[in-house]
Amino acid sequence: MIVFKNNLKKQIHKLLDSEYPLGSTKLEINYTPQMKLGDLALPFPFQLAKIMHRSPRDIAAEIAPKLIELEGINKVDIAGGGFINLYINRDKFFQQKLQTTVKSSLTSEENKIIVEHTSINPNKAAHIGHLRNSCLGDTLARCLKYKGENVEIQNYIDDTGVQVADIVFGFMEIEPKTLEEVKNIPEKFDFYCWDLYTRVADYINHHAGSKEKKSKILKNIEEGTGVEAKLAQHISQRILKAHLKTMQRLDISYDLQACESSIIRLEFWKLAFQLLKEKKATHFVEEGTNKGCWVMKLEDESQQEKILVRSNGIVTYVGKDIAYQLWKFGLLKKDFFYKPFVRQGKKTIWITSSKKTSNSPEFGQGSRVYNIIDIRQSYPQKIVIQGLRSLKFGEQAEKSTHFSYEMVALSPKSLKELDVNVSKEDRDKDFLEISGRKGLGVKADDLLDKLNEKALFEVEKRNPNLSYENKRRIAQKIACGSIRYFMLKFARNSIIIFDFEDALSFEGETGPYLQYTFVRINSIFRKLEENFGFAQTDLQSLIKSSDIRLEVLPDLEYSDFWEIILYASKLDEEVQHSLNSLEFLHLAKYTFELCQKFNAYYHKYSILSEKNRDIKNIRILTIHFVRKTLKTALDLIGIPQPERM
RNA sequence: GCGCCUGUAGCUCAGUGGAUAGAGUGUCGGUCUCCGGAACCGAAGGUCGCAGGUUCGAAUCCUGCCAGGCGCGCCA
Repeated sequence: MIVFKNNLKKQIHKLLDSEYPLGSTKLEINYTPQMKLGDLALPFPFQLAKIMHRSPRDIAAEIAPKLIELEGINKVDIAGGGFINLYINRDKFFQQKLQTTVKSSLTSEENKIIVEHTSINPNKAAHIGHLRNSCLGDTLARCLKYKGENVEIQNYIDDTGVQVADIVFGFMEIEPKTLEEVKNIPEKFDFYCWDLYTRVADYINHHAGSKEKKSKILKNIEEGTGVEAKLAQHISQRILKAHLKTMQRLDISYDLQACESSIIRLEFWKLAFQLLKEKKATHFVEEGTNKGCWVMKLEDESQQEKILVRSNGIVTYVGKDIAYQLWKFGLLKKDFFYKPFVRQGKKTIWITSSKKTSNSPEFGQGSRVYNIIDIRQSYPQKIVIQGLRSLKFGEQAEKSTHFSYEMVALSPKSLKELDVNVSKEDRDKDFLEISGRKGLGVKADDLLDKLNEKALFEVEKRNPNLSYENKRRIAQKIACGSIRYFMLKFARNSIIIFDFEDALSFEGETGPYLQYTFVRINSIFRKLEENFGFAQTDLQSLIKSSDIRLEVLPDLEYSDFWEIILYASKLDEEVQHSLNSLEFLHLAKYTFELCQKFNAYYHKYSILSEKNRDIKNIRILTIHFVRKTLKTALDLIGIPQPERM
């Protein structure tokens, strides 16, 4: 549709530019609110009215007849206060849509795009809040790839931070366990740590000297020394592997795991710091509350100072993040080393290393960067981007996007089902923030297990004859689709108040509804082959034949046919729209609505039992086009397509 | 205190300055001698938080107010 509209715009300019000041309008092409008003609407007479001091309706009436020459347009109308509405030549449009094989009409703009998502602290199991991040990030990456971009997906691992120190503390002081004993803990290790982590904060508060012990642990982890560093390394890598497995269940993968420990060992900060000093983006504070610190002035009106290096010489989180962001753009004159971390089928996921390695692919050097990080980190993210600007990397600052989203919280009802202790003041709230520290949260694997179980039950009910293996595989796909749609259907700024009943539903606006629709379409093609011997080759020759005469369709069916074809043609626009606004609910809801339209069509028009050959062929081509579009859309939002369900 | 965000149907949420504000869910009533009922059709349900303003046109933009949430650390 993008190509079609662009072509129209060009033609309109050609026809009207000599007589009307179209250049000063946006020349938008919208859709009409109702099909009986035509297909496309031009609102530009309203804008011209202002310039030309005439009524919009008059202008529309004057221009409309001139537009009948537009190629691909059958009829031009004026409507409302001054809209010019266009009617598309349906036969030509349909024919053309069937025969275009180009994957997408979008064009790439960047050399390389780096998408950072997931980035879970490696000290406990992943929870549903993390899933929102991963689902959004993965969908962004899929859409960018569809657009034709070269995309690199990174997962940032803070394997030297306080959260890991907490869990190391737990193993050393609370349990206590040696490294060997920790290694011998059976699966699920990330669940084990989840429970241990909830005990740490409480323990520290009630045992004198704990804080000192913890800071010693943190210091050793950061410096890579002692048993603490060995424990931290083992724990974080093992939990990271668990996270990757969890994400694999959702068909989410990565190219690179970027570790903070590598950033520290390779002294990325030193280079970044040098750069900051050279460009006078940071200065040393001689007195006041921040005495002894290196700070960066904020550009906003607050004129506050953000500390980059503490008075004890230790760099802050924001400082490290600036260094990492510089590396992503290839602006740091230093690179990581890389080694293979895990294999997923044919794919290798790499991890950064501070020790020299050989034969590794290249990473980084992005021309554009998206950081998928929740909205509570807006402030530090703003500072990171400002850091780039202060270093005179304005272009890179422009191309650094903090892709933010609101949190996933728990409803009081879902808390009850989790059977966790909640403090008195928390109990009265409308929703409760997930807290790994408090153990308040739904673990991603637990939710996936629940969905799998439910899906398996439903599949069994409908397909008792399938093999158990097969049923399990289908259930897994349904669970995946269910979560992915759920995480996408809310706007980024909307807090998701997690409720088991909503999340476990397979009816209405859910992933399984979309999957079911797709399965239905495939089932028709399967039966066409079984009952009529109508094979793939027959479909191909039908597509190529120019013998499609839409006039055989009765009026009502003709308009139902057109509605679904026109809607299915909007996919690329929806992808573009989602990418522009970074709101993938547009694409999700579009896919859902396409399914709704198909299901309505399905109930109204039978294909297998249709006796009229011409009508039957048009219906086959219609659902073929819907299937093709739906498959692309489902792939983009990461919803797998089971063969049956 | 300062900054950002949110307020739309009973509930959960969409809505790109454009035409009669839409979905899902819940409630009520229907649809099958079946291309799969995880479906479809219909009904009821709205002061778009409140008050001004800009505009040919405002749920959408601006101002003020009310209510709620989140940020604002020599934590990450």
